[in-house]
Amino acid sequence: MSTALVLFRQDLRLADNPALHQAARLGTVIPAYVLDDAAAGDWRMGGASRWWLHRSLAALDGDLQRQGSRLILRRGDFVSQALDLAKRTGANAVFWNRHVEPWAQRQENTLQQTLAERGIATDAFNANLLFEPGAIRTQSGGAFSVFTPFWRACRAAPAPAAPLPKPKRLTAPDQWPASEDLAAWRLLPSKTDWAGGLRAEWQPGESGARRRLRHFLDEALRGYPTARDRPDTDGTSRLSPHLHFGEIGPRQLWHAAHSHAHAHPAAAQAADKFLSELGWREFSYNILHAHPRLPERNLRQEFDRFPWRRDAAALRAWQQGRTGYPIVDAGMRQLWHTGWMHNRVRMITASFLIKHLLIDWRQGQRWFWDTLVDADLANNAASWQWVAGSGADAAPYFRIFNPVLQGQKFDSQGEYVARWVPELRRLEPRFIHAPWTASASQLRLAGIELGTTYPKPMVDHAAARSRALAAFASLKEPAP
DNA sequence: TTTTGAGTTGTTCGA
DNA sequence: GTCGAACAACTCAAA
Repeated sequence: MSTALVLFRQDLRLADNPALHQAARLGTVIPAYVLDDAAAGDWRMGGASRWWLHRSLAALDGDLQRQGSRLILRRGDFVSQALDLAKRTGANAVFWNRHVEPWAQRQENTLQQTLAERGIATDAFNANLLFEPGAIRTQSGGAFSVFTPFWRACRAAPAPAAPLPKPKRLTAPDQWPASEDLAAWRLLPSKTDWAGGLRAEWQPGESGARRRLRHFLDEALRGYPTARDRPDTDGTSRLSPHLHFGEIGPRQLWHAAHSHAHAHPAAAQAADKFLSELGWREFSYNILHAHPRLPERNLRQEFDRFPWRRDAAALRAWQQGRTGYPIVDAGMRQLWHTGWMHNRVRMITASFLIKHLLIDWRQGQRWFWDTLVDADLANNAASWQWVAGSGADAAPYFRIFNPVLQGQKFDSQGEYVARWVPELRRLEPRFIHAPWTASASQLRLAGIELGTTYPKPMVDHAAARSRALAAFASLKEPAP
């Protein structure tokens, strides 16, 4: 019989958890989570993520207790906390599922070496990705930087293993090591309670993730290819925060989608589309693995010369949803209120910050990092660079979203705007995405006074568009 | 080595 | 109102 310490990382679940599965198979299990803010440096979890983490750890502890176990909590240096726990419990093995962000990989390498020197067995597994970063390569052995061939190669590779079951029982030690108190970590908002909208929207934890998946498969998968683009409908999976924290794993989604498609052949194409979105997640991790500085540095170096504007007031207006463009403001307010923003609207708001306001994508990335419950280093960095045009397989410079057209196309009745920008609720749908085009009497009738109850557009679209095109054109001029 | 086909998510303009 | 072309080449990945 062995005693194994299981270090939970971004895998806060019991099912399809290879590290936990291995430990349970071998003997006594000590489940633990170490919060190491210092190691994450600039990328320590933001406010919304910390709220989620609290809830998810509480849920995991509850799930473990139902198996006769529990979760030990520690804060501080990951390696020394793990060593201390191993020593106190007499563990002869330490298992974990890899956390593949660059800073976490350095941490795990150190831990692995340190434990090996002390004669403690270690094993690290993949639970977070369908294909581990670097596993899928071009024929010449390089990293893919275009999505389509990358995903084609993924699908040609051997399919990800079937998900592991939840361990039937977890053997507890005779004595538990001391655990810290989750409440004392102060992950929840302290001064003002801004999490009301998050509580209403989300159920963090493995059972919440399963419920969300079941709901998605039953209700939304069939219409996914087109409905996913509409912020006015519930057409996306909303699994991103659950995936980020590992409350559900990509292998589970892969197999769930495949077996759903098998049972409902009409949904096969939709299942493929859904899986390709998982493919984008894989792609982002693959890029981050090949370019660890992705969150800080333009992938395309000519963007180092981009004439970004420093404009704190404009950044603030964007963050607070006061740009005067309803679809942009609706998205930013949905983000602030619920910790999540619809994917289509993420593109529109990001494009607006970068191209209409010419504000550095890193400023937007930072705001999303702090406010998203699904804030994910790889996805966030790769997606912001994609919108900016500085990234892999990036949007062409001339793709500048027109926030009015985007609103009219994907929120045609203005329901999304009406929900998140209630001061425009009484405006007719044909004006709701461009209130300044409504007549004075229509505005009065809707109770709107532009510039007072709702802002006038902070920039003119046509002018901002030509300014952005000029800024992008300047990248092609020879360096000074 | 060279060649070839292709590349998530758009907008505007003019016929 | 609808449709096709222009917008800029450039780089990737494979043959």
